[in-house]
Amino acid sequence: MLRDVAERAGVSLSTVSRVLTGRTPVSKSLRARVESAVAELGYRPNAAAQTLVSGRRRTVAVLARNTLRYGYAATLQGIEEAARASGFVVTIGVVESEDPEAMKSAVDLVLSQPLAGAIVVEFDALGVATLDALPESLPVVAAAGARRKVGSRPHAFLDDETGGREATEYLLGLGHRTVHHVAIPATRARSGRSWGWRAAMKAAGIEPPKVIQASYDPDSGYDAGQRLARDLSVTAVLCGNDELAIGVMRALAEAGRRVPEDVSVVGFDDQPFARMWTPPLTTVSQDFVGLGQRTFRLLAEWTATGRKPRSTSASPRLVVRSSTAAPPA
Amino acid sequence: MLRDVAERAGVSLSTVSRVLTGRTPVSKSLRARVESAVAELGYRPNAAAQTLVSGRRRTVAVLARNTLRYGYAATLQGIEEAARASGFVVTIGVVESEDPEAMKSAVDLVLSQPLAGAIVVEFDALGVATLDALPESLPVVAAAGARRKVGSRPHAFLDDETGGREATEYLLGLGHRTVHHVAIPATRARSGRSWGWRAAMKAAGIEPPKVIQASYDPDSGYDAGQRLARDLSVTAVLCGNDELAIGVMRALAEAGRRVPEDVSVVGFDDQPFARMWTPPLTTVSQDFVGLGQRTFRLLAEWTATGRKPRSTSASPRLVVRSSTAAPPA
DNA sequence: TTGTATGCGTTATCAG
DNA sequence: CTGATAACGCATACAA
Repeated sequence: MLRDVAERAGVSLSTVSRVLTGRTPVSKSLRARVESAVAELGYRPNAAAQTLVSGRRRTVAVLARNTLRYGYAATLQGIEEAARASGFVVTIGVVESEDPEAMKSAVDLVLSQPLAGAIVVEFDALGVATLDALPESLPVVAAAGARRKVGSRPHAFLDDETGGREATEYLLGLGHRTVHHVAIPATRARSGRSWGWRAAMKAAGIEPPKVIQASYDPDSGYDAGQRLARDLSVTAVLCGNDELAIGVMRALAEAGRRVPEDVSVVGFDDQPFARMWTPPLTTVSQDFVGLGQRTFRLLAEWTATGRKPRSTSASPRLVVRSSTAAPPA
Repeated sequence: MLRDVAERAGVSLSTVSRVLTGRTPVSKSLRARVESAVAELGYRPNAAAQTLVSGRRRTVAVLARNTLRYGYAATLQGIEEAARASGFVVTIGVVESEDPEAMKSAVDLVLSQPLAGAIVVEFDALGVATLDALPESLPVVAAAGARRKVGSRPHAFLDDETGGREATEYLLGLGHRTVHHVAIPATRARSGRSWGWRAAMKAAGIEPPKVIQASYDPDSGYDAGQRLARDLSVTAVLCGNDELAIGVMRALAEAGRRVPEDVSVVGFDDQPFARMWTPPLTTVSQDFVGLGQRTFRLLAEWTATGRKPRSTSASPRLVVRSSTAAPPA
């Protein structure tokens, strides 16, 4: 293919390669001839050949448990934006199962390509396991929800422990005697939003009530909401994400408990629809797109300099809307 | 790398290649030796080299305007699932701008890899343009919202024109004199959900009121809802998607118009949260994940048989919940 | 059944 | 500055 261009331009094959790569100087006249030949033929370099000979890799893999849920999808978008801006292509590999065999085959599939590096979306326990399944030889960074120990792989994170703490403190500051918590599955013990909630409760000298474990989906929040509705001592609920919060609110509404008059509800993530909810949802806003961009930059820095970059952090922000109020008298 | 395995197993390079590809018979004993050598060395074939020499491609590109919004993200998930099951990797290329230069560079970036084919998510006008920007030499299929003319590229579609028609007929059947429509940007003139709404209105002998053009987001639905709330003759609204519907409902609620007592609202897509809305949203359910799977299979069939497959269709389904009722007396 | 040799499309090294 | 030419890692046609 390169040869066709060379023939058409009447130059050698290496001259064409030079004007294309642009590293070595080429005379103006030859450059022009080559460029027009390229345009006329609609020539596109064969990336497989380029990678094979130069070792240059322009693909990064994103390993995630999911690509549809808001946090995951938004992070992926951020990664893709940043990658595209730097001339990188992103491939996705969904890891669905904790089963070592299944995980290995999913990981092997994306690793079978020539990769510049990989990004793991570590929003859940499966992400942690995925990270451990990746070879040390590959540059790997993680987009994480919570702070990690040092010494491991570089990661960009959202400090959702702080988010959980601030939301709880806000609720307590409103006068609630206690705050109940409906939790998404934990990424890791002793970290994350649930841990922040617990820390705030302890700091206020309140024994945290039993956590209601849920999944990520509205239905699961609905179930939790039904249990919560039966207990009239519940006046404030912190939910692990916005989907859970809307399920909780629906169950509360059906049980005749008003939000926020009887019960205050706080979500997590600030999905686009949260502000449109009835009532508009108080929630902890997290910049997932920004997280994705930061994560990619971490990887880009690593591959460019050859040195492991330092992890970066960003803080979520409590957005107060109308689903929270002082407890009933 | 293959050579290392060959040395370790004490066989020739081609024998290793043969047991790995599995097409040519190899004696049991040698096969065993090679396999253990592969395992010990943790050998992974270099996909760039494989592709270069064999022309075999295991990557499909997904070109889409967006990867975050529900319909797009769910379609992408379906594609990825199906691709992974078939041993294909998917790379994503977001096409953000209609500007020919920008589009070309986005397309060129993903096309610079060795691709088995490409899938265009044609849910908007940008998708149509992207489809046109792709070379004829590459197998390309589309995941589309609406029926397309024959003769073009194969596509899997969701018949949202029928969905729009049925939703409108349902509203009319409830006794509403007319149905207003808040539209998402059109993919193409004379097709899609908006066109279905128009067709149902005409069929019922009703002059369709002026369409309220919106974008995809709740905010835009909110603006539309404010306009609609001022017009007391409005009793039924069909929205181009669920986000728009929730914006419309919020504006209606703030204006003191009750749903469904005063105004009926119908959404489109049936996002996970639609059933949890206050009131639960009547909407047209679309199987985006299934669409993605079907689209990938179209492409897989094409690359396997070498023959262009025939387009496939699926029908959306109206899900009646509590945001619709007969008009006020 | 196994080994040897060739070439896939590029980049990079080496002379000119 | 420009042109031959040697890899890159692998699959396969051909020879043994």
